[in-house]
Amino acid sequence: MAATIRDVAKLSDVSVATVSRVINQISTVNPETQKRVKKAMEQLKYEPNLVAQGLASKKTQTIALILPNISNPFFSDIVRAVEDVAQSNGFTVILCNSDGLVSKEQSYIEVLRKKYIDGIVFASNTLRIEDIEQLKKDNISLVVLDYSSTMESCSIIRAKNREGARMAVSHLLEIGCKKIAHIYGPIGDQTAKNRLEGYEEMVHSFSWYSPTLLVPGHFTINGGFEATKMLLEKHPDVDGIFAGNDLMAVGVLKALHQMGKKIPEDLAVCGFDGIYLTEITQPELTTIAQPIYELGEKAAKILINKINGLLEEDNVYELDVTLIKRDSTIKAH
Amino acid sequence: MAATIRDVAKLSDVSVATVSRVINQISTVNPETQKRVKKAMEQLKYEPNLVAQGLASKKTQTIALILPNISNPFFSDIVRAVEDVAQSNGFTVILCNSDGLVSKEQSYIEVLRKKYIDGIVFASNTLRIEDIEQLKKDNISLVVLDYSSTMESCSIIRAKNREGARMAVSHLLEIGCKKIAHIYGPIGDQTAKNRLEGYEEMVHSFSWYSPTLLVPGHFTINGGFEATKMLLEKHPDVDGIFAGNDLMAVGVLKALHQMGKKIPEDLAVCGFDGIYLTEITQPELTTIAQPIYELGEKAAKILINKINGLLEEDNVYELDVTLIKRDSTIKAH
DNA sequence: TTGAAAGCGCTAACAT
DNA sequence: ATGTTAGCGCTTTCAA
Repeated sequence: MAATIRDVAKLSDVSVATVSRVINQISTVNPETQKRVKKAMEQLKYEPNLVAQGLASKKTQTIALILPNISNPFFSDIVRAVEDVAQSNGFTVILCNSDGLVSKEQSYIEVLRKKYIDGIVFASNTLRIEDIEQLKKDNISLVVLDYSSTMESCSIIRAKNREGARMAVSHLLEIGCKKIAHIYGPIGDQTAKNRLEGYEEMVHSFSWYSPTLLVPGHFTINGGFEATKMLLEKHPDVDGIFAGNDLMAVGVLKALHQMGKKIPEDLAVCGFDGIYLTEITQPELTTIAQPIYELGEKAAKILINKINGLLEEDNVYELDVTLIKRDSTIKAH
Repeated sequence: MAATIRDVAKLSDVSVATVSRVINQISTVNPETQKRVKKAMEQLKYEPNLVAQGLASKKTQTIALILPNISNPFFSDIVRAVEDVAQSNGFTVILCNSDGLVSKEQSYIEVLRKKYIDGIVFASNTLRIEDIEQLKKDNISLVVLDYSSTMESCSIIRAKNREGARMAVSHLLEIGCKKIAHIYGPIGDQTAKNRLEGYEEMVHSFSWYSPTLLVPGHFTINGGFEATKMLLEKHPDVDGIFAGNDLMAVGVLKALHQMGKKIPEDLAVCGFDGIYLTEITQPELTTIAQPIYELGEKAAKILINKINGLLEEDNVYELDVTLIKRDSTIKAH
């Protein structure tokens, strides 16, 4: 069987306590002794048992990432970032798909707690105050991603959604759109709400504005597709659509194709997120790009700092978004 | 602090062994006693500590999924499937991006072993025999996904790649293509190789066939893009392209658009995988669809069965693929 | 600087 | 059917 700390202790003729000290790089060990112990560890091919370490120390070098659905390309980039940061800091990440269901989240949090997980990156918008309190009590660190409530007592990372929405609309206006509609995400989703608000702020004073220019699209391709059909029936003269996310913008494109509309001549389209899908549509999609990888990266880094006790106050970080102009709003040539 | 097994034992006036028995549903417990224990557990809000269980039993109810890159939509569907199955069987999944690097895989496997992980779904094609042996020795179950070597002593799940390739070519021939090229994936990748072989089997006897109709595309969008440019320079009369995966097929489409080719009139395109991207391109992509979710599902189920000791011989499972005809090969109307 | 020893919370012989 | 007890492999006071 694999060597244990005791074997190492015996071979190097010190106590297990000392071996433990060199494992954990506690500085009070005599260099000579340390050398001996290290040699013994090599000889025995000793590797510390992380489960035992976890039980004794209540730290497992494991974090969890809870998100609605990994199949959404936005989230798979987030996962990649979180995993990269975790990996390079010696952490391992457990993935949890919540489907946006509180019940699923609940049961995940429960088992994560039982597993002595060190922290959670929460990228779903159904987090409840009770959960936060409970996690705090269990000494599980928490960082929330892409969430907009003014929640105290935990760090939040998100992009500038409202500002991004304004940028989108202002771009559409610049290129000459005379009547701009918005397809918005799920009500109850703060991110969707903020983007909608940004849109409204930009357009409410125009004479052409009407609340019926707002259509729900559920943040899905199909939602965007249906919304577009509905919208153009009511407002055949719309010449610009700002979709609350890229997935819906793809749906918009599909619907417009089917209706024989020319993009951007008849109608210009702008999405939000900056997922790579926007580069494979025809025409390519103009979008407000979030720094997706950086969002995940920052979340993971802050979480790990918290776990490691490097003081990090609870803060709200809002990352900048950028307008990426593509053929769905202006012909390059 | 949270209640321990000892607290429960005390409150219900039994030994910890008995409490352990009811936790683990060992049948030899008197119903009366059981009731008492359960009541005590509720009263104390007792929850078994999974880390302690893990240390004592060497089972952690955790599996790992090693894949090249979660950002690839094929893999995010796989992840979703594996996670679903794991979740509903009380397992938790650790995600590992290997980027196809043996070194990364190596270091992952090492920490997974130290964490007493129960099993691994391996969806990367760099697995080495030594690793398999080592894992077996550590009593870590293994299931390999989408891998084609005739590796003994572990279960393999994959789709019928060669057959799928033949279906693709045969479809292109049926619709009247007179000269069909193939863009293939990374050499060294067995999956890519099998698809290439399927193509060759179908075309080698045609008079128009030439090995220069084979172009590498690295399984990436950009690779497919570049390959197409190169291909059409050499063979301007190609009228059908079978891309080894959908990502490359997307690249093909982009290149053809840029060159002003009409699809499918001038050139028909067929991909492989059946990821949802194929539905958002213009035109939508004909593809050989793998049952992606089922692949992941099956892998996870088999792995968990192995872990739970339900005998499951090491087998190779080849799932069927299906041709999905779309506008990139035939106009619907 | 090092060691002894008491846990961490659970499982699993073995005994009764 | 239930209890006793020795671990699982490590961390961490406390003492020396």
